[in-house]
Amino acid sequence: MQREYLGEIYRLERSPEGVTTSALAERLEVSSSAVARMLRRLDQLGFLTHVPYQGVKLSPAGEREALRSIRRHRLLEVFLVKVMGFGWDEVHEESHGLQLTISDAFEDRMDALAGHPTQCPHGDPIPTKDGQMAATHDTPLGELAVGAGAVLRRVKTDDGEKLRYLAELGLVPGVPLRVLGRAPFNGPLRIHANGTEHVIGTELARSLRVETVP
Amino acid sequence: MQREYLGEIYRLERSPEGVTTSALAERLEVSSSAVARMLRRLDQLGFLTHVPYQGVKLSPAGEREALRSIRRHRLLEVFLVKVMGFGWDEVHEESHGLQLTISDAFEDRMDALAGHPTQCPHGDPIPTKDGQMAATHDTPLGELAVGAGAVLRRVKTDDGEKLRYLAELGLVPGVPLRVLGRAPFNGPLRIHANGTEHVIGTELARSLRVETVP
DNA sequence: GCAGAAAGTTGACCCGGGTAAACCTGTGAA
DNA sequence: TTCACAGGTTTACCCGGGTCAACTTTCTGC
Repeated sequence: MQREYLGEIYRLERSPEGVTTSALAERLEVSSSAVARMLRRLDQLGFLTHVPYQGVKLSPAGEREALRSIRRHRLLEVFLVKVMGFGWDEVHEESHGLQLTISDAFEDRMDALAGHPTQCPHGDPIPTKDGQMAATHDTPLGELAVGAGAVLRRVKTDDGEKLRYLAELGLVPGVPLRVLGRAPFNGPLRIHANGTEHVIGTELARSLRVETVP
Repeated sequence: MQREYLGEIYRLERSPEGVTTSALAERLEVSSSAVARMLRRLDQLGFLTHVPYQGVKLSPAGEREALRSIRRHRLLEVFLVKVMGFGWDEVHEESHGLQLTISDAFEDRMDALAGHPTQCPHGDPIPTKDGQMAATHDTPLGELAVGAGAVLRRVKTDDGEKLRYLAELGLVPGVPLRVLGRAPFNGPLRIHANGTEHVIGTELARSLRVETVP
């Protein structure tokens, strides 16, 4: 339970959103009062420092637990997709509960059955067992110059609708694409991928991160 | 949570042990005070009738929920053995936690991936989705006449030691065997199975149930 | 038939949910 | 510069389900 909070705090610390009570509450699908109280406990336990109304900072112990939680969560997602046959739009929710009850042995079996994956279905890196997480070198799709080629690396959303739509278009991590054009005033992007042209609205574009190819 | 209690009550109702607070506490790995309180709640909710210090009787609603719990539990055990590669001695514990958090969709996937099994790894029948459980027609190994042939049907123990030992001997559900002899005064049995002779002590024999072959 | 043991129940407390209400704090207007 | 207020944050109190300790009831062996 606590570990799941720590994992989410870790992710928010590295996101533009920042670690706020309400962001945590939303991600964990829990009331913000539950979050506030848990923050106090995690502080007392030495996993983080929490200054009420100000902010949160993970301690080294907190980061260690966070990475364990993230590994578990992402392994579960890969396992659910590759072994159990779930869609990548369903796994976030499904992992949420399972994360709480699987044993370390179960985690290891999942890892093996999924072929020791290094990335989750959405392209995020999976921390190693000893807590090392590969750095990511991708940029938002929106920053790509017109004409530039790139490879889709990560899809940063938990929204099932968006994920189903992207899967339909074949826009999944690893797919090469090229920017054909961009409408003015932050308008939609036209991109080429999988042999077709697609129009991507700004909202959708924000959740796509790419790595440029030389 | 409640459903898990109901499942265990159902099983105890059909076992010589009977439904006692302490038996439930042991099976569910929970204190007996937790059981006592839960029995009161389940009574209030109409899943059973509980007369303090006397006993427990499941209501029809209680049985329905119990069968759902048992199906889930046994499907999990098969899934863990056949798909995840766990030993049959490990799955009871592993299922215990997982049972609480898997979704109905997960249950259906397990069912499919395990090939729609009708029995758990220990030979117990798996209730169907609409709550029908096949009857069992097996008898204790100890009641078999010397010289009689039979097929091992169920292994009724959760003890990992015993299960590992039995697996070593190849004594798993479905294996044919023959009683070669029995030492007097409830002494150990000599049986023939898998091309070898084995000596089975009374304690072990008590957890083996067989179906005689004509 | 009764004393002591064993089994069952209740009570006080902890953890982690929820809602409602009180509490900061940063901002825009006077 | 100050003040009011809106929104995010925290507290207060309830619930379910866990523990341990104390108490009651039932069983058992003499």
